[in-house]
Amino acid sequence: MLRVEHEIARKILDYRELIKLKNTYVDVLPTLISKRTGRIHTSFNQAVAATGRLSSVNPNLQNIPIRTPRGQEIRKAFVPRGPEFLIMSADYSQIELRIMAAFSGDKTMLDAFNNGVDIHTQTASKVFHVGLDEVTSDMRRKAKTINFGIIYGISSFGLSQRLKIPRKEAAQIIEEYFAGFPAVKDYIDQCIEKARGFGYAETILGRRRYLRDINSRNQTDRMFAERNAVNAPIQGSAADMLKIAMIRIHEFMLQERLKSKMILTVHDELVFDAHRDEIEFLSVRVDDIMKNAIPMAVRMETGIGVGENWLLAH
DNA sequence: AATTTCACG
DNA sequence: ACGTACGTGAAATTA
Repeated sequence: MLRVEHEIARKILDYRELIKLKNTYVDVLPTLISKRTGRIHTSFNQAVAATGRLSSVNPNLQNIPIRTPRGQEIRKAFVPRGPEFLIMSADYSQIELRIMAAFSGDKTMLDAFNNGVDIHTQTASKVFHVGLDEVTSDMRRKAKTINFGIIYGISSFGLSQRLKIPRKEAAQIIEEYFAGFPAVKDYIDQCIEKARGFGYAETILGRRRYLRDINSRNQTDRMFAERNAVNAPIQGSAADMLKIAMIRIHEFMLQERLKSKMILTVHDELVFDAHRDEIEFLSVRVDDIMKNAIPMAVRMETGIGVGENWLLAH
């Protein structure tokens, strides 16, 4: 029996969560506080991730817990430098799906974003053939999984596993998705075709990811490369956008001689140690720079939060 | 040294 | 018949 509801299974999972958080974060991070600065300093790799993302090592500050209550207690430990400062977090909302909308030019998806319609609700409406106001929370949750699948390179098997439904049902849902967003289907096919021809996929700024298995006779290798051909331009263009924004924000902060500092980047998020008196100005400028870093055929949205610690800044 | 597990986007 | 969601890093376990 694979029932997570059984007491022992729940206890094991609970124990694993606890041990993970203790061993990886609670026992380690305090030992990494610099004597000189009183802070934890990470290093960013700029040439490790195949898509052009940064990665963070020694320690990795891009995987600080947030999803569980106990994990959130750890995130709360990240605080500003002093009483005159607050943590400010600015993140892109649905950046990868927005890029998918812009690249594919899918009218329904673009309209949803440009009119402020919740994208997962929009997807649920199309896939389950109900009105936008008839989408239930369960339908929206499933649509969210589907949308992630689209970005990652979907298969009926993969979707069936994650939704815990029969494979045939998953295949049906994928069909409905492509019927509802036909330009997305065309875009995905185009990504793969281009990669077959060139031997690489590229981002909006021209960063290439070479895909040596794109024409492989080994089906598993080839299909993996095909998913990369779809995902790399999206994930990589999001990385391009955030990096452009970071450069411009850094320049602006120098020009303005701000006391605030940009202290961390987490794929679609920037974190600031922000002086209380600068927050109004800083947030407006950061928001503007992020939204306009790379103009696309879709409106970019950001979420900005401020708080006494990193958790509260969300 | 390679694999597994699990933390994040 | 096969094997299956994208990108990472760290700690523990296996070999």
